[in-house]
Amino acid sequence: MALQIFNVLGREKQLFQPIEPGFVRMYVCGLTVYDYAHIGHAKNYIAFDVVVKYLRHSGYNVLYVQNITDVGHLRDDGTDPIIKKALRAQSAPMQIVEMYARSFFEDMDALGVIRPDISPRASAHIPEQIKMIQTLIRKGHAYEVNGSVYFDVTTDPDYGKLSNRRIDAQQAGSREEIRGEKRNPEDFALWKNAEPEHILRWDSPWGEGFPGWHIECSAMAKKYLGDTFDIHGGGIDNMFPHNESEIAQSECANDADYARFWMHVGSLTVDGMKMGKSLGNFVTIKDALKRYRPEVIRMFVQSAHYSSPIDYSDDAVQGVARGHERMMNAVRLTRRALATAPQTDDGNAILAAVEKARADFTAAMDDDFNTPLATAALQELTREVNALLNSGTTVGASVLKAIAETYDQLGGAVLGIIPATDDSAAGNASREAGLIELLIKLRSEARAAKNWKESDRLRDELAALGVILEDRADGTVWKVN
RNA sequence: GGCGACGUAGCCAAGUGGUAAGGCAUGGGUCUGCAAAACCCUGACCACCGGUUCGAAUCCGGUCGUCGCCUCCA
Repeated sequence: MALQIFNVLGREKQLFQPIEPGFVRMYVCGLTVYDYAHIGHAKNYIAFDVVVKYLRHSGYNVLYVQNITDVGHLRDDGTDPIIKKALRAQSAPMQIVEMYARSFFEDMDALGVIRPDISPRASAHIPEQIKMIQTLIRKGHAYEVNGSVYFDVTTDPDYGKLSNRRIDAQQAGSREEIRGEKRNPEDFALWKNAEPEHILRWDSPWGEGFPGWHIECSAMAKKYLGDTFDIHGGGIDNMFPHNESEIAQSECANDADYARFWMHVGSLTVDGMKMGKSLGNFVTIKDALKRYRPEVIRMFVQSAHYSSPIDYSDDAVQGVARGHERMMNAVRLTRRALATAPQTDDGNAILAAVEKARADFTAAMDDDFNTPLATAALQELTREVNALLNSGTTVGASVLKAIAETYDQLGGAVLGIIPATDDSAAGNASREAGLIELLIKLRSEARAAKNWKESDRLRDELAALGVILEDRADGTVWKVN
């Protein structure tokens, strides 16, 4: 079975085939860097991280571009949040941009989100944007008024094809207060004349100003991916007006299709409500990472399909954490057993389950990146693996290797929910591990002498330090929590 | 008002025509010095009404409810 992707453009699942065989060009709208990234951003970028990783796992070469918006993304009151923050902090706008851009990458690194191949900044691509705007003016799709340039939506009969929002002819040119200096209320800015207090400004053929938010993505996507590319992603809240306007600008300027597949990620709410500073339910990625390990956060946001909304709550994440722990126990058992396993294929009956898990996983991911179903395949495998490795029977190295590789490749490299190494993995020669092993040995001696008081004390005190012991038939194992 | 999404067991959630995956929680069991872990068993006829069909959670119409966007937002 081949990869199917739900294309928002057309609202149907379509067979995915890149323009150039084997090579995927992909653009995802990046963050506007004026504050710390929150778990809603985490959901979005983890989703595309998995898309990129699965495409690569499937053999595609992927060129992944994700921009950084550092200018032009105005709020509804017309202010630029970056400038606002800079004035408050008495620093330069680009200091603010740098600080939060770095923070964003730190967060993504911590979450195991692979960095894009190119992270272009809007402010570094002003010439490209100006050029594109000039093309739009020349072709009659844009007009200049008082140093600002607007896109005339009535010149693009396709405007609205992504969001299904068609321009209402009745509305066009109606009320002066909505329209302002624009020809139509729906027209959007390509370039804005800078008021004196607007400190982020550049020279342009229309005077000093700054670019509109939408043109940035169009210009950067064109520069790095060409006029037409394979996948464009973003949060569903960007569908209108941002993505719709990108399409209009690019297709009118380039006389070519823009992105062939559009993917939108569902929003994340916190305790049933939209995240907001004023609501006091704003959860940054840094906050979440203090509470949960990154793999758990990843598994949580992948517990629903990427296009669905999801609600973040401690109860929900905790439930996922328990399931994750069960899977990790199986992974640890496998890795530990592998270190001392005989070179046989004992226990190879489980290979059928391994193969089934791999097939189910692939089928699920091929069906529009169905991560909940793909995860279920690994969980079913986990049940089999736990049953086998707790049964006391000998399992050969080749069998254990097949299991370990399945976890590493599918759960690790693709979903990012299984770390490549674990503190308690066999072969860890660190001093801390050695000390823990020593204490376990002392406790084992106490247990052999049926000195339960002493053995329980050692276990309890280790637990207080975050080291959890489990007594198994073949010895005591440990893990950190 | 316009555009769109959703409503599946206590909770999360997959499933778009053929008698409901998976996870968490609950209860019972096995194992264990105890604990922990693990495994086994344990649960829903899919918001409601009507229609299409041999057959629908799945298609169509309607009702109720929740949410997103339309204005900055991933």
